[in-house]
Amino acid sequence: MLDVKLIRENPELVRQGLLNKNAKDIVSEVLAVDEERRQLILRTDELKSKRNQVSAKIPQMKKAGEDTTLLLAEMKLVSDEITQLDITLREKEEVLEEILRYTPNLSHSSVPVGKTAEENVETKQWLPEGFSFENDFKPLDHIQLGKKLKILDFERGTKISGSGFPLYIGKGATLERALINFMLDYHLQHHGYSEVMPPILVNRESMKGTGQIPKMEEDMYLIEKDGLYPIPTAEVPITNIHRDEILTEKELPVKYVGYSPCFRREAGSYGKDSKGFLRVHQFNKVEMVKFVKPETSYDELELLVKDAEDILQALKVPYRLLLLCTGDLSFSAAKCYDIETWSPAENKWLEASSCSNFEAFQARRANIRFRREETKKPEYLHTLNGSGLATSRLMISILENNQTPEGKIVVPKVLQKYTGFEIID
RNA sequence: GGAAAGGUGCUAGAGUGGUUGAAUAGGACGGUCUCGAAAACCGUUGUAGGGGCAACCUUACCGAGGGUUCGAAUCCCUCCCUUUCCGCCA
Repeated sequence: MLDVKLIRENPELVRQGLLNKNAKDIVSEVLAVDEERRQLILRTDELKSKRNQVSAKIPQMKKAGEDTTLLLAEMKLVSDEITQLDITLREKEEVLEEILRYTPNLSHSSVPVGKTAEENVETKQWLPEGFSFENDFKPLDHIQLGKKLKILDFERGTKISGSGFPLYIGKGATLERALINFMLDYHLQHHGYSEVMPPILVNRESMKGTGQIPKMEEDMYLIEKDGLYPIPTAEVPITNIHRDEILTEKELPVKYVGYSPCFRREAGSYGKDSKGFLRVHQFNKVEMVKFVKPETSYDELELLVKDAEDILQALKVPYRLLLLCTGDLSFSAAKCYDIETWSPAENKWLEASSCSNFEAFQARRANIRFRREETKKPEYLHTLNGSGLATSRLMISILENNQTPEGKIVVPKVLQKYTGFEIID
């Protein structure tokens, strides 16, 4: 959520920022409603103040034996007026809230201006030793490999639940679990995160806090009977750990890493890039979330990206880094890097991680603050999160990049102690 | 699922219609004392909105939302949550 004060004080800045993000210009509307709102507050506060004064006087008058009938009648009218004005005021506030909830975050000045994904900027490419984009043999894709080696069974997954619910079998299941454990351990041992295992069903407030609702509501599963949402990412429960809290300056940065399954309806995205693991309703992800002081958040973003990269380098998976342009940034993000891993069979890059700085956008929504020792005043902190990483897309790259001409899979060295086997055949 | 109790400030815990933003205790912070510390004593210790250059003024908030009233933490209604006991169960 954007700060109304920012809009009030820097309308042109906000206007340009929204334009860069391909978003609707709501500045004039917000300013108008905000002005009305403040006028109403002025008015009601004055009346309430009067009411409070008179109400304090009444018991004294009664004690002195004075007649209060007239005064009571008069105050009744004042109270009625307050009730009416309060209703109008609340309507204005709801309008304002509604506009702001649907308005995306502004991007950081270091983000390239652009309309679509075409204008994202590749900032880095990392290829393992001996890697080549040219193949000596025609690589099988992950679906063919999964079927041949009996490690992935998309048909039966469909039978059990529907399309987009992958079933891992045998060494495939073990490999998946190994990958999750490896990533968690790596972040814990090398990057200083604390592990969390969050609830997978969350309430509406939590979904609002991180910005999935109301804008992305259609893409979320909902268990209506209990009003609970299966999480689309562990970002939701983990960020909401500190909802409505004031942290101390000393404890920042707070860094969490957690594994969870993720559920996405992917409404309306059928057809394109939807086979196998490319687009699924349920997948596994290790997520990193940070709560940091505002002045450090962009340094923390670079570190966050590095944390994700370390995993890929350890696994020897070829990847590249994209700095998203303003138009391709997600709703809540101020700056974001995507990490894409290479799929030799698809012959293209696949997004496996997204690392974002939300600045105070989520913190304002979820009311997460910290108290500076110097000023003693509560202040919104900055939140960041990044996948570290999502397993399904990563699994595509691992399977395809480690296949032998015979169609076997060599398990990456760092995973072998987790799997207990070195080869899948 | 059945029954009961309860939700108040950083915490514990009073308060059942009128200077109560809220007693008291603990914690934290500052001070006195001390070579230093402890103890003791004194003081400070909410958040948000609005107005003002500022000192400051003002409004709201005692789980959430409604209602009664000139006036609600206190009375009434609805909802949510927590705890305990019973049942069921991984």
